Amino acid sequence: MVGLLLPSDFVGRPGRNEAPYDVVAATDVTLCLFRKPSFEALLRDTPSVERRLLELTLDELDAAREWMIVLGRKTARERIASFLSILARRNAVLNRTQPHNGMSFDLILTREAIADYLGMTIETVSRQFTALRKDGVISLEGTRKVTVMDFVRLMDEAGDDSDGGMLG
Amino acid sequence: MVGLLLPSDFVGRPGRNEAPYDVVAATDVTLCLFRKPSFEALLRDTPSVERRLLELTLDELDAAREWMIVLGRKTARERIASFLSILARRNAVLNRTQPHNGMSFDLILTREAIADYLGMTIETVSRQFTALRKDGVISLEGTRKVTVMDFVRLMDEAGDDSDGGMLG
DNA sequence: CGTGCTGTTGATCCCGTTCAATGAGTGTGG
DNA sequence: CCACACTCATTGAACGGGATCAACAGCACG
Repeated sequence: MVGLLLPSDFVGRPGRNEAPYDVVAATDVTLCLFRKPSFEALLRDTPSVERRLLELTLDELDAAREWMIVLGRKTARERIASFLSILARRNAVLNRTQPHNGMSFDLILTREAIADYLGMTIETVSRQFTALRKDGVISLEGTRKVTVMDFVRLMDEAGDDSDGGMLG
Repeated sequence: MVGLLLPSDFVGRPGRNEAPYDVVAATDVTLCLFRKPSFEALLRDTPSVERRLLELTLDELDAAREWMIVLGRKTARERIASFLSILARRNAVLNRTQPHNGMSFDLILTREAIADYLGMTIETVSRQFTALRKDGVISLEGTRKVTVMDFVRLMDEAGDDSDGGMLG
């Protein structure tokens, strides 16, 4: 598992007929479908659209590189915290609000999918959720609904070093 | 560290003035420099160039996703083997040959940079090099020159599962 | 020489995996 | 309605791979 698509994301690859990955729906979805030939014609005829697509792709590349840091450097707890704070921020954007204490959202993914995405096992995922709950950072209703009790703390736990670690 | 640029790679981001990462030269380099305004004008006026840049970016995105699998799922030995086989293949391309037993190339990076790139410590990097040498997969001259003794074996050690692991 | 930097090797520790049991929720058939 | 099976999640115990701490080797430099 190499990515998580959320509402408004684009999927597909103009100029190539095979994709290196499958795309699997985790929930019911509504897709806006463009037929390949006409979409590619649109790109050819409308440079501004092509430029926008290049922008989006570059943003995705930035996001992918962010994620490399998560996968390469972070502990289990930091990964879960990173994952949750991404969902929280994304969710806030969709609701046109700011992330705030007490906000809650659904998890969409099973523990197995989360584990796969974060590069760890379902047991560790489960343990870290429990640990964050016990520490009062989040609370859990059932197995899929998360409430953020302390957003600042959650960001903190995600451990996005502001300094590169190179200085004394 | 989120990427490794090799000869012929493109660096920079049209349409944005700040880059989220620094680019550091590990060796002497020759750069082909485009001034931003004129390059962006070129993109505007020459859709085929813009299309090509989109292609390159999409390829980079694929590569970044490949790398997520390395960082999320592979053991120390597999990471080193993956790293070496990428360098070996890339090197073969530059020399217009196929990867073959006995081929050798320079490592460019210090142990520290390798460790950072692969998401592990310099000690583990060092141990895995030693282990691969003792197992006859590679041989080492000094600290920077690698000879591939058994390329098939090296690919094997990289552990790129051909099946997704989902079937019985 | 000594000093600094890079890399190797050894010993120990700890986080996350692995293996295993149990719980909780859901759908199926008697 | 309950027993059963099945899936998903939690929890516990033990193990092991890689990190951490530490000593040392090779090499370039003043």
